[in-house]
Amino acid sequence: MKISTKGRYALSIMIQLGRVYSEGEYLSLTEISEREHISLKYLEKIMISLKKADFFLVQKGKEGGYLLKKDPSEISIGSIIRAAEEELDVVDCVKSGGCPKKNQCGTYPLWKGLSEEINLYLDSKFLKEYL
Amino acid sequence: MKISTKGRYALSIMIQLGRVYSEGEYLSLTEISEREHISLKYLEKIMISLKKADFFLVQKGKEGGYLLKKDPSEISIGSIIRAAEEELDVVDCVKSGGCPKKNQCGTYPLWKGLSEEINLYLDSKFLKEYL
DNA sequence: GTAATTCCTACTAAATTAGTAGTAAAATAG
DNA sequence: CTATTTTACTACTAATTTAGTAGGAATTAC
Repeated sequence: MKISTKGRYALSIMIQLGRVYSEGEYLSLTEISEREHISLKYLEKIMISLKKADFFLVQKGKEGGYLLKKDPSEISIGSIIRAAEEELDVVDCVKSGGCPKKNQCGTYPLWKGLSEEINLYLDSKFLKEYL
Repeated sequence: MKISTKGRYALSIMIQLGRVYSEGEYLSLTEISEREHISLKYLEKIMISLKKADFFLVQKGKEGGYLLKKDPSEISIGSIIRAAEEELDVVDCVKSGGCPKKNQCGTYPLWKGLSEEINLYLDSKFLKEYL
């Protein structure tokens, strides 16, 4: 039951972007890589997942980088971790489609409940609190 | 953020033992293996972890097996999953000893809080509810 | 046009999780 | 007392997931 380093690094990226958000300047992965001591190549890979959540304005080329679209007070930690980890459910049967036997399954409510608990907790925390 | 199959199978074992608890008879892994369609060898391995939590009375040899020491209403799901998964913390820095920088770490409270949330939830559910 | 950057595809390595195999030791029924 | 059933112990192997790297194409500011 571990959060992956991908998830933790994703949060680091978002924290760095959150810190410069008010300045309205684009921050490059090279810069984040140096500040957080994470390889540029790995950050690029993590960024692929994060971009799907539509968190950023992107500026290619020199002086380019990423800029948050929303204020850090409006970005939940849950939305970040879900984007990075792809999902935040403790068992696969919980997700849409899921297990066909879920209604007969005695432990399904347990895992469903736990997944909801985790998502609720992480959705109650916002990026701004961790800058 | 998945519960491992080891954790889920551990719960299956406990559910089977919980169902026969009141009869006071020992239930063998061979029997559980057939009822749950899990290989005997794998169950043996999972049992090594569960035994550390001191859940069972053990009877070797013919007609032997395992018998719960406590009533299923007194065995929390948290204690089962912690025994099987070894720990239930979302990051390593949370556990005793843990990361030396935890007091300077901005996200430590987040992961600590989430781990507590998960443990609290699973400790509020008891085996009896899933028999 | 050059340097800095994102974007894209494809790999490789490491670690964890899942599962198997064989045998020894204990206990009981008969 | 012996055959059988069961746990206990030790050591593997296989599969899957996670972590991390490599190289180059496209884009843009200066």
